[in-house]
Amino acid sequence: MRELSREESDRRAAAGEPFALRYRVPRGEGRTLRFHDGVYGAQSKEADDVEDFALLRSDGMPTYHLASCVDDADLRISHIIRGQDHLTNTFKHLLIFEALGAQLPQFAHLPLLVAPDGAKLSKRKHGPVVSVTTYRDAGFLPQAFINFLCLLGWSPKNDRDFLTLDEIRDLFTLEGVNRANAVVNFTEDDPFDAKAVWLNAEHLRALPVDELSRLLVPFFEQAGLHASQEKLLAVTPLIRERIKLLREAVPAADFFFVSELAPYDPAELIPPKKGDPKREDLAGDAALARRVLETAEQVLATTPFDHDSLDKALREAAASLGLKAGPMFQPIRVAVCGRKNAPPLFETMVVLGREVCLRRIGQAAETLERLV
RNA sequence: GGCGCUAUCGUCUAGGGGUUAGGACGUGAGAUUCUCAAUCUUAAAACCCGGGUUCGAUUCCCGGUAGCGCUACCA
Repeated sequence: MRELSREESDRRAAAGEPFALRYRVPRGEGRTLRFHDGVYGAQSKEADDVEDFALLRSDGMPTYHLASCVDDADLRISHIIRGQDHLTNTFKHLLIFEALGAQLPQFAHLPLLVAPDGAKLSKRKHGPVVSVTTYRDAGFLPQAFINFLCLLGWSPKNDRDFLTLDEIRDLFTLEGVNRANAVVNFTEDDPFDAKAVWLNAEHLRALPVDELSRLLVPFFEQAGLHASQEKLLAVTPLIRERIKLLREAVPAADFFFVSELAPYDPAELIPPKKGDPKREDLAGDAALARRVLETAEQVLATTPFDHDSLDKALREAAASLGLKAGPMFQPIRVAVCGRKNAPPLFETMVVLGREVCLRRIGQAAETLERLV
């Protein structure tokens, strides 16, 4: 109903008929709309191919197109940088800026981030993936996540991936931005792109220890563990290489901060025999583990509690038992940490302190006694 | 349907008329090691298809195909 007469239009409006206000796009004039996009280069579209778009809804509210252009014109925005899904909308915006008599800003459109199935990322379908709080709560560093995002659709072209904010600022150009959509890799069970996680680990390790330990505080608090700043400072270097996300520090280091170790499988105290690790006689090995722990108790009671002394004393003890380091250290590690995988033993024991180590080893030895 | 944008390893990308098509993540193997990590070495892995242009195209051009976007009184 493009050609309603003025009278007819006024009459209907006066009669209370609802109407939307549209932009009357010039037709049949052979006009070509053009602009230069900072990323996509020269863009053009025939005005005849642009539909008469709404400016005001029937309730009088402006549409996005009108509101954003008026706002941008009002604020004298110099650059409009947004998602590529607005690339074709830009022709409408050109018309609005023109009608406003406003100076045209620079436009640049960025490729879209899409899901592994190619669909554009949306709040509705990919809630947690598009929410920054998801990344913050998991313990992504802002600079790491920005680093990751910048690499989606842009490259420093120097074979480097780990970039600081300053480096990105120096190297980034709109012209260097890719024009194809980029896939963010995530799955049902893993919402994080592996490269984002890797970059986060890199940035984590680039942080000074005291800064990293400060960042860790809230994660321990949230887990209900009381981690003093001082102790956390000592623990941080031990877990720094072992975590990729800040929140992983809690499961990696909780045993430093609990008074009683969570129950663990006593079988882990027993070092595996070479050959068949499962089916050897447990009792014999349990006895061996007990001997290791008892020896360790004696050694630890008298050895100065620093890394080198512990290292030397425990290795000597191993030799005297005719054991290699592996089978010697496993029972101690499990007794002290409550798990098989943990930071290096001597550093760990130093942080825990003699008293705690002896108590935990004693408990483990008792457990084994009952087992045998 | 119309209009627009895009197309290199699984993913992010570099490159560009003649290359062993490079890097990174991830994956496999090995080294190191008190476990786990970290680290190092190493392997597998890509130019969408068809026509041109050219001595020669993955690269340039055209077409196709596919994907995405816009086509709302959503933003």
